[in-house]
Amino acid sequence: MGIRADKREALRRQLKSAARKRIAQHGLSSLRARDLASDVDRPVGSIYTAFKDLDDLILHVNADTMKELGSALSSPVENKDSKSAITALSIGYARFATENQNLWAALFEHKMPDGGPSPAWVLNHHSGLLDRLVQALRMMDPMAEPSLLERRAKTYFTAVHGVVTMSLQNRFLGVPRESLVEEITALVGVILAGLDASLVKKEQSGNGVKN
Amino acid sequence: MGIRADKREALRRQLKSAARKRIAQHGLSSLRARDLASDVDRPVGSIYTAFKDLDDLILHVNADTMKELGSALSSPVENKDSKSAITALSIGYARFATENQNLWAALFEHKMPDGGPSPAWVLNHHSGLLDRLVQALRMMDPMAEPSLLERRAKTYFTAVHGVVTMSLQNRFLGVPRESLVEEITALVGVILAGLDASLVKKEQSGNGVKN
DNA sequence: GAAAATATTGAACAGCGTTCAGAAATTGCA
DNA sequence: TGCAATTTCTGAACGCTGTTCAATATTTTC
Repeated sequence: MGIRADKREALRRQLKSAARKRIAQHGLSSLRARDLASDVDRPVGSIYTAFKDLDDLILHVNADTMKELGSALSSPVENKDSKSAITALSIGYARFATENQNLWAALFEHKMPDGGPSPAWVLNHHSGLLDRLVQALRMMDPMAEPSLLERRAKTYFTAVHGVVTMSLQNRFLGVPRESLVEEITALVGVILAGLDASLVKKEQSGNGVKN
Repeated sequence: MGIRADKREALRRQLKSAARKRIAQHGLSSLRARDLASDVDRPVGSIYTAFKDLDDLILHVNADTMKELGSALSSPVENKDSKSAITALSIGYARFATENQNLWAALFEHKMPDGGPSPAWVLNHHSGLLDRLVQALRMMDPMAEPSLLERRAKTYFTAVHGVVTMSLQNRFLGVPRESLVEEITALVGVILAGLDASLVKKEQSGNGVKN
């Protein structure tokens, strides 16, 4: 049918790929419309025939990054007890962030236009990060309120996220890059030990379930 | 002596105050040089007689915010056992961030020119946040390596920081604003319980010290 | 008080994302 | 196929940034 629609689709792919490369190499903040245009050898205006604006293009790049994060985290979760799953998820997150620094940082640097679906929502939708965390936490404490479990999953995830972010971005407040995985392991270990301790307490007065 | 030096100092104070007000009300990202100039009823160029550039001005606003954070955290630390001190420090941090959202966010949104002393370094210097955390952790485990203690302090601080940041900035991944203090309390509680558990283990094989 | 030294000023500049009148290409119809 | 109608593409121009610097105004010096 539309030979123009095909060209539009090709342009979208080219632009996304060029934007991804530039973000990966030099960071989101130094992405320029004119640079992208010259990357794909087209005039500036052509960007706006393929995407609403640069924000829209970045949103698409970010969606891809989120899917890749989902893949990077998908293998280790199955066939493990809850605690190993949570640890593997956390370390996997730290590793992905370290190995894809700029692309990963773009997920959070990017301010959304507003109204539209939050990239964070898409993050969970595509990576299933929070869902998997909730699932593992539920296995540790099956009687817990679902809404509380979801809230706690967010708390633990954002805690790990904070350590990762500051380690990669803040030389002084964050832990040194080379000990990031060690520190994440320690943090998650302490949290899981603490959870265990309070679950044992609960078990003593009432009935709880193990693992 | 210099009546010009006095005027320069007055202008610096006016600009800092205007910038602070604008950041507090509308966020760092909507701070404009021309707006500031008209706030203090002077031409745009005058900003550059008082400060090197806008970054420099923002650095000064941020330094004040850090000192205020330091004050907000100074009272609760003394006269408490280590665990209460750590909890109070964390909740105090979350409260300060909540009550001064935009000014606090500016501390981390602002990218520094480079070379100069990191705002994060200044943060610790003026607020003593990490130092106090290290101190409390050392009381819990006096035999621990100082360098490990400092690293763990960074880990726990950035964990709390992450929960706070995401709660205030990310509607979907962060915990709801109204349960932030509750979640910080829970997180710190679980971490402290986990630390206790591992310290008890250490005590069993070797000699440790209590509190 | 006038000349020399210094500071202030705001129009102008460079760089940004985005737009839109005119040019080019595609489509529709005889 | 030929030509008009329609659609799409293009890049100079727009509006908004932070920052500069020749011209102007002020202060200092003797």
